[in-house]
Amino acid sequence: MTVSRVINNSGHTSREARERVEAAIAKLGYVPNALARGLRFKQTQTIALVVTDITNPFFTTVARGVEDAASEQSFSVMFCNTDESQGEELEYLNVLVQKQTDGVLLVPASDSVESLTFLKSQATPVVVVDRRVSGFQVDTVRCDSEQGAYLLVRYLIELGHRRIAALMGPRAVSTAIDRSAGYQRALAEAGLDDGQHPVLHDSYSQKGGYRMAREVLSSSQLPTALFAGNNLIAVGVLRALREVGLRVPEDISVVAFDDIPESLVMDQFLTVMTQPAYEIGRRATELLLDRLCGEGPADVQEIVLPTELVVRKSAGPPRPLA
Amino acid sequence: MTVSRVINNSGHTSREARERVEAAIAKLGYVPNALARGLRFKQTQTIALVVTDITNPFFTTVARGVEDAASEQSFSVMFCNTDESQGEELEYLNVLVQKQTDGVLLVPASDSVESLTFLKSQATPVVVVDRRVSGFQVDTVRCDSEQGAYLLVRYLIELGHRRIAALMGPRAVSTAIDRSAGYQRALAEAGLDDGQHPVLHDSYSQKGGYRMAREVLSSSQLPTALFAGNNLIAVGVLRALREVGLRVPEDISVVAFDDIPESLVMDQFLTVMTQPAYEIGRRATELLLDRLCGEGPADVQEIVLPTELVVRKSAGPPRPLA
DNA sequence: CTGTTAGCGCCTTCAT
DNA sequence: ATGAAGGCGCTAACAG
Repeated sequence: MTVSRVINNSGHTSREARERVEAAIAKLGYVPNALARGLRFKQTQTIALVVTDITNPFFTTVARGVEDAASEQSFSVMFCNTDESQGEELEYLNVLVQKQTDGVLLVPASDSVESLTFLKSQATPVVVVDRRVSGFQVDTVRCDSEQGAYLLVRYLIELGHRRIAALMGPRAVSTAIDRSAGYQRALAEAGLDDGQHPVLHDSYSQKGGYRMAREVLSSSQLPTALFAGNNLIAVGVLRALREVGLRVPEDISVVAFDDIPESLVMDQFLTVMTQPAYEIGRRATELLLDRLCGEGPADVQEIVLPTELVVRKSAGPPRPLA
Repeated sequence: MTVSRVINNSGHTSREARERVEAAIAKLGYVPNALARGLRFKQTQTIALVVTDITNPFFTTVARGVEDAASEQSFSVMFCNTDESQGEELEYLNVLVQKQTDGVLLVPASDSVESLTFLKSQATPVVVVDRRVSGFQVDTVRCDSEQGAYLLVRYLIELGHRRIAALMGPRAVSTAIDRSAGYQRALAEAGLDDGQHPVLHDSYSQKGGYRMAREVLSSSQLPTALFAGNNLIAVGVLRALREVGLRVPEDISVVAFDDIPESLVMDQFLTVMTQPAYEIGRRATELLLDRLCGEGPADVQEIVLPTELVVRKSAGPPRPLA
């Protein structure tokens, strides 16, 4: 029809016809069907963000960056929560492929290659966000967890701490692995790697942090500082410490990866290694959309954004032994 | 084709044919095209959640409830941030209609009827979430902001406060209107409505709260208590108070609508009127999906969920005059 | 400048 | 039990 030409401003149409069509469109409230269009073009102008839990403010902020960058280029975003489950992740990816999602931003639930091979087999572009996947060449946007943790723990060591516990996220998740590695490196460099330093793993949640803190506190030899694997863990840790009556930083120091958004907390108390969450979302989306247009660099990109040490009040020199 | 029958388990197929098809599917990694299916059935199994800002933990939690309820019934969810802009809202709704979204969960940016009439003209089911829209019969899931505010302010009055400032969200937003009304009712009931009580409006954000608090603090006659219109406002308020050196609750009391998720904050300090955010998302989604199946009650539903007063540490008796 | 044809991938209907 | 036809709404390519 001439209608199509009018709507897309393509080809030539007489003024008279164009006006008649526009009038009809207005009168009928006609809205073009993007499904049919997508069917023809094999392009839906939709991408997906698959995260483990949108409730974590880090991912919320990433999501906001994604949404902003996507809508700038007229893309819509679908959100999926996997709850760190590889099974859920695969199920979502399947649905997304069925729905002809143009591309996926994936925070992988585990270090498995399965999801990525599936997407590859379906020719669906992916950008991996926040985490690494070993044994697979994919575009990735993340921070350097190893280096960040290293610097954070070195900061503790410089304050004088000699016994530091690491309260990390799930053992299978790359960020937890890398942060542990950075922690170990800092210890080793200071000649403190006696194999006695407690490294615990639990979920990236307030509850996980609470449980790990309680466990560390029940051990015979208390550390003078705790390194929390992320923001939620830190909150659980602080709660446990308060329950036991330990003051921070007087009795024990605490540092963490990931900040808590300043809009949510009245006193910025925690000393942290922040990641530019919004920027991560933005950059990942821009890279993905570049890929969709066939633009962008030819080779696989591994974009590593800088972290930043933000010194606040939760860490100080170790308490002198009584 | 027979293929379709196999995939949908419909009609009769011989075992032999079925097996041959299944083998081919596995070998080719075939995934059915939901676009084409949607085109035929006029059903995409996708709904949308349009909020003002996913970064606000209240909406994040709502979103989580939505996602969980939707995926239970095999629906996917698209997310859109309007930033309280009616224009953005309409633009998103247009895109959503184009994409044949089956239904919309809408947190209206303003009290305008425009978005709802548009959706109605397109026969797209909506459930309004969190806010009211006047002059339009729509399914709604929200809390009673008026009553919640009334109880919260009454609590302050019972503590002995006689001069209470209200630091509210945008003047055009129903929750801000209702919370102001509840505040006024509590004052009136206590015979305190002398028209002198400060009621300010700004954005539902930490910055807005900060600005309003600074303004109130610069007035000649200080209130003894502040009522913050939501959680983010409360954070800004507390920050402003701290800056000025006022202690809470010793020097001044603060209460707020909306909690901050306990996973994010180490000391639950703020006395608040909480809303069951997750439940709001869940119920709204269930209602919407019922509508889509043609189930559910015939008449327009207005589901009002209970709020709960959570007394913590940020409010106490007014400070005796020096 | 405008209309026709054809096909994107699916499924309902009807025939075989 | 299976295949063929046709149409959901759209547009590229080709008539007219």
